[in-house]
Amino acid sequence: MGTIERRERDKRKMQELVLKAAMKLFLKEGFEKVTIRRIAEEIEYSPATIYLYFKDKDDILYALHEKGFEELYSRQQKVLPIKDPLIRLKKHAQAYISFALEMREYYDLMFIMRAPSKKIKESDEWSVGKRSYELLKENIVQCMDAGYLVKEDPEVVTFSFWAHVHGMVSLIIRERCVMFPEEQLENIVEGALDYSLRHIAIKKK
Amino acid sequence: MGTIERRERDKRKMQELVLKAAMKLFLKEGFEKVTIRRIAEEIEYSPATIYLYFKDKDDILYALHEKGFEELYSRQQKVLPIKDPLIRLKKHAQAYISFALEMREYYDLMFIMRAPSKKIKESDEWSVGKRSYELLKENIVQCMDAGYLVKEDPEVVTFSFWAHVHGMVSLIIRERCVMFPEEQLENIVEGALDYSLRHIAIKKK
Amino acid sequence: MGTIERRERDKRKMQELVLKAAMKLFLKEGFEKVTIRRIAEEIEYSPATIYLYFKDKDDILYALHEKGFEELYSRQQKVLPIKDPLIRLKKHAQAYISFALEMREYYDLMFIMRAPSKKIKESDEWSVGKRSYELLKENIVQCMDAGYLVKEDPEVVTFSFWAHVHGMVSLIIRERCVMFPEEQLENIVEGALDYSLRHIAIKKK
Amino acid sequence: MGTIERRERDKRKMQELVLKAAMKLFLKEGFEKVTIRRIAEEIEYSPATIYLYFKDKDDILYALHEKGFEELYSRQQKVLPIKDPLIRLKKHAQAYISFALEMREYYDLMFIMRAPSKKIKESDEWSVGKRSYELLKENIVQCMDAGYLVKEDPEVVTFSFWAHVHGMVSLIIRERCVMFPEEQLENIVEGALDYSLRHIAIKKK
DNA sequence: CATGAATGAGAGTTCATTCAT
DNA sequence: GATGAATGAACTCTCATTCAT
Repeated sequence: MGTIERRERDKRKMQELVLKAAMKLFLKEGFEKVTIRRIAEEIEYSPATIYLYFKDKDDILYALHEKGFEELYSRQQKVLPIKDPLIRLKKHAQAYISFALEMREYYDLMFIMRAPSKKIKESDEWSVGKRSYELLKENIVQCMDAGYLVKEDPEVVTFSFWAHVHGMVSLIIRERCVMFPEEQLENIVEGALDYSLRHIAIKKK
Repeated sequence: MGTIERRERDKRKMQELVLKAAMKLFLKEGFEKVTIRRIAEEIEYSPATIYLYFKDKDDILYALHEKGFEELYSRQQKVLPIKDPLIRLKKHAQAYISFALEMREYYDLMFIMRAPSKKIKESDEWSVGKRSYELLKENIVQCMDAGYLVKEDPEVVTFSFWAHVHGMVSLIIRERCVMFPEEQLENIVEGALDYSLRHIAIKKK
Repeated sequence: MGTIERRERDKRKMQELVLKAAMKLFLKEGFEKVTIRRIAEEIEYSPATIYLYFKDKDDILYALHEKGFEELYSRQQKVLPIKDPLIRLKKHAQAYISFALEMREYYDLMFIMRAPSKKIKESDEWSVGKRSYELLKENIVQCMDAGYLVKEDPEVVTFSFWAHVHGMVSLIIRERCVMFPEEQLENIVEGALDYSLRHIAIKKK
Repeated sequence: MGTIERRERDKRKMQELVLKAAMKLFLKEGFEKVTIRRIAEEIEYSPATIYLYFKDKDDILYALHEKGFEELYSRQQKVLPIKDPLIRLKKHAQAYISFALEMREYYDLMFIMRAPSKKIKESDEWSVGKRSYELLKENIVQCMDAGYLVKEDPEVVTFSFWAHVHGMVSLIIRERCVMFPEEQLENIVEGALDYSLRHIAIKKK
């Protein structure tokens, strides 16, 4: 019988609904305004109902967090087929930036927000985050191996590179770039990324 | 009569007192622990008294925010005397980083926190922030003029540079660097800054 | 047709199942942990199902209460064959004490708990409790008749005797004997019972 | 100035008010119904107000508990002047019984209720309870010394005696004496106490 | 017969804020 | 000018119970 499957699907749908509502509130009003009650209101259910689908508030945050890393990782994967490691590195960065700017609430939760969930903190959050970090590091090492980048401590270079893109997107997400007109922002980011890569990369003759 | 002036002075003193207490709590216990009651306790007045000097909690956060930028600006000033613009740029970055890591909660409020205060958002916050930004831009332009940096759109380069350091400190402040051991963090940041400057700067013969 | 009877039997079986589960929780985790949900989990049915066999939680408590008196009564029965009424009285008391200390939560529900159930209060609860009380009274009267106890108002003596044992076990159950080390408690109770009987009983020459 | 004193008095009055309301609810509806909200309603204040006078719910329970022991102890004191230890013992018991039956809610909280307060449990509750227990033990030892009671382990005798009176009053308080008409209860208790003392005491010629 | 889904009511607690004094 | 006293609104979470399926 398909009843069990249907139920499973319904359950997932409801969880999805809750997560979407939570994200909406996140985006619209900031973390502190994401309360069980408000989520409930948003989806027009009672607060108690939410506890049928999530153990507690932490569980919701954790689920969102995981979804975010899943999405990021899947976007990173799409870049892997590119052969040339330098081009790949650039696409890699662009994929990261698009993810951050398209799914701001997720990026916020994953990399900016003060960890609001015990579960996130306890679960070595990096079983899931490190995967993404390692992918970047590999890319950078390959660039070094291919002679595109000077060989230096890969940990330092990876961190530096990551910090650079993170810095850009997080300033935008948290609205600290009011000195630039909104519509130019993407260009500036693109320009900054270019600039950075151009100088880091070894000029081959 | 000097009574009005005295009153003015007294008022300022009290405001200062409140802000100092708020700052202390901010730095010591983090944003969430800054409550009106706690501030009141700290200065040994009643909560109600605080409302004689500040309209509401938002008002206090706004003032703190301004003080933060004051502090940052003053630290930037100390670097200005350095003649060589490239060395100055490095010191400039280091000053920024020290500020961020020494006064994390402040930095957080200024550059990371989702504006907890309507007033910050409304007031074009950058009358105060832009000053600091301009100082950095000037430094960079001077580096270009002196032939240390390739001449490119200074806006882009400044943003890029700023984003790089901001990225590093904000990842640290918001604890996203669990993959590095705590005690190595400062070295890695220093290394990354070095790395970045080394490659951006033109190698003079 | 026997269908009706079969249904009747099935119903009883299910009720029994619920009560057993409730009792288990009662004994293992105490009154507060007995929730409809937990009972349902225990018997691997849904909470809603329980309402097919019991009107409400009160109904369950009432039934448990009755079962408790059943158990006590059956333990009392086992003492009846003893011929000598004084020895029987002592065994009677010991049976009561064992019941109370072995099935503390039951005893609690029956004799200590502020009736958590309207039904217990409403139903003249003593149709079931009185049976046990009468058994004790009879035993005491027989002691008087046999010259073991001074003839006095049997109601008073019975109450006094009952109160004495009840006092001891209820102080223990509700943890008011912290001044005695746990492991000595049983000895002290035994001693107190002895002491009491020794003095109440007439010394025959 | 008397302002400080007045404030002190007002504060005490309010605490008293809260405690009285809590007791009223206790008596009327049982422990589970004593909630901060209900207390607030009872005294026509907001729930938050209560937290101005008591740290938390535990604090209220603890205060009540202490008051109860204070009262009991003070009643015990009044009996001390009686010279003859046996007469004193009887009066002692009567004082205990009166306290229990006149201030049932207090007695309940002190000796029957399942300790609902961490503070009570943690604070070795017996710094305050033991005082009363010791007074009884002394009385009993004096009876032994005076030849009124057989010399036996005073701990056992004291416990036995205490349990006896506790048993009687707790059966009454928790309404397990429905077999006796209300108005006879006091007589029966008196009778049982008499009976018990008469047999325990050594008949002097 | 059985239940998944849902909920209203209520628990303790905290906070920014107000206002009469 | 300062404050003690008070509160409304919110928070997370749990429970007994109902009802359409």
